[in-house]
Amino acid sequence: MIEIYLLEYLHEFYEYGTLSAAAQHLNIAQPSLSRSMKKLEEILGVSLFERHKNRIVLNEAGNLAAEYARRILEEEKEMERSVRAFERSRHTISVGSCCPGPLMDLLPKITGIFHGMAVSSAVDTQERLLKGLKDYSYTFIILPNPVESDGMLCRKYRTEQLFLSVTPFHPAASCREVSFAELNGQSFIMYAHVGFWEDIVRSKMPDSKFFLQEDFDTVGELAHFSELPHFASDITLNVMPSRQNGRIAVPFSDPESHVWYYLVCLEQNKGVVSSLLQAGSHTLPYEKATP
Amino acid sequence: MIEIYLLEYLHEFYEYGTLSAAAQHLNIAQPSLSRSMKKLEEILGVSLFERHKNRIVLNEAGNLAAEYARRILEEEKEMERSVRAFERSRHTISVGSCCPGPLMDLLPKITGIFHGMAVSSAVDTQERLLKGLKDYSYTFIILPNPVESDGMLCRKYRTEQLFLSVTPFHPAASCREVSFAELNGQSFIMYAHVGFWEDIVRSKMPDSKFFLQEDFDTVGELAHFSELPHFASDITLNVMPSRQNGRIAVPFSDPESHVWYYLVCLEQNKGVVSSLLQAGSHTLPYEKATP
DNA sequence: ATCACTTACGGGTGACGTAAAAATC
DNA sequence: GATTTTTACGTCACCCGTAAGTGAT
Repeated sequence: MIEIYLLEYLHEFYEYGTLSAAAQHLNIAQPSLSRSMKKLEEILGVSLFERHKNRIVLNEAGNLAAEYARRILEEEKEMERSVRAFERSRHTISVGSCCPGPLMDLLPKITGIFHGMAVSSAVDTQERLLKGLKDYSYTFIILPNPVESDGMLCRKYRTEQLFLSVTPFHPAASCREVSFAELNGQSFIMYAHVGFWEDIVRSKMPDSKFFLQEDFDTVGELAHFSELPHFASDITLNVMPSRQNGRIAVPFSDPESHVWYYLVCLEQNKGVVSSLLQAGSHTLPYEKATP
Repeated sequence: MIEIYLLEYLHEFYEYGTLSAAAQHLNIAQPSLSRSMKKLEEILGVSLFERHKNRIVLNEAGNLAAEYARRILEEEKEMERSVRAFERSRHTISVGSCCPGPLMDLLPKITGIFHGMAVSSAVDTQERLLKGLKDYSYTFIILPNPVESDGMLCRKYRTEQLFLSVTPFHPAASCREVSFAELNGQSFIMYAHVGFWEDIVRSKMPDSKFFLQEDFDTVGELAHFSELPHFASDITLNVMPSRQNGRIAVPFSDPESHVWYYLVCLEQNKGVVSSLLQAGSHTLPYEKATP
């Protein structure tokens, strides 16, 4: 049987082209690598290299073997990752979301219901959320659309309505609602990690410029010192009303600005999602303050 | 990094349920296996077993790990097989066919053209032929239908016409042709390894009984001492006319009894197939002997 | 002279087997 | 008492590093 370290060495040689370079990266001596490659050939009973006096290169069989080595190493990394993630999932509730909004009212609920469990959350793309769900990286995930798949449970959770947040001097401040189309071309301050919302506003306002802020609090501070509009939602307006700081929130009228969120989990974690859905009302729809 | 032997041990434990049984099958001492499983847990940082005083069983994480181990071991076996097959393909022309007929005139051609190369052949199902082609087990394969696939080359080769072989006393002996329908229900002697032909005759004559003969020569001998009909084709009738031995060959009229064969190879082996197609005429259509 | 690979040699880690103990059936 | 797992201990394989040698750039 071929041990993993031999495959690792082969892969490294494939990547670096010379034994000495590969040996350096592997933190082993070069003769050791030379010997290991011979051993690999001996086990397979197939020569994998063309050996010149001063040079050694993979032949066709060698390239084939290296390709398999890569796949097997990948699979083994996946095994380590997955088994550790599974173990972690027994102590941690890990939430993956398509955007930060629904996390704002879910995370406090989770810590309230599941005492003693660690809670972690991340915003990611739908594709990676689903992958992470399947390999136990996430206990459940939040998507802006339902999914149907074997072994998965999908439950409607709540809505979110996008708002524009502007100073009282902005033309939109007096509007009952605004549309993406009429704002297209304007510049906005935007939190960098808003997930799928970024795709939506970029596609609906392709001519606009967005000043992305890595830090969430920076968005509020920067807004305080500028006339630039930024985005809010019924969730953020409820959870952190102070953020408005004299600004006016105007809802968008486009259908894309109003989304339903769905909680998705594997069958085996259905208990977690059920508890959360039974945990009572979510933040209420935001009512525009009447001065 | 987790070495393969640990995965192998885990897999064996998964299969046999106890350390001692697994150790026996692995030809190692049982304490050694006990230690290795501990080591595996330590590397992963995850406990994989529920340990009772006198019993040790996989927990959930352990079953997950065992599943991954199985896949990785499978992949590694596949690597060994494939690399060795690739090496072999450099010294051997290996032909896979859906049935024996086309091999009868191809194999002599191959040995004629490719001096010094070993030649091997096998009859297999279409699915396994295609798999074997992709993993270098076969230099090329022979199918009763064309295939389209990236990286593959498919060329029309020749036809084969199925015949019924009967004694002069059989009612069909005087017919110009016969159909599956009119023979349905009769018994036949048949070579056991005729590939897809078996599927055809069984589906067209579902009420018939077929006495399968493992050995090819036995078919002829048995026919000599019995009145039972068997099968022939224009190829076999040409290549081994002695096999007829006083029998009459009557062609089938059904369209299924007449097939076109296609040679399929990977792009890289197109030279072999080209040479064979240029190698001149195949065996001629069989002409019924006129007494 | 430097670089890249191979061969030769000695050392240490670690995987193995044996033996014995503990616990269950 | 038979079976199964764990612990303890000594051994040996084998993988590693260092040093030296060869050939190419």
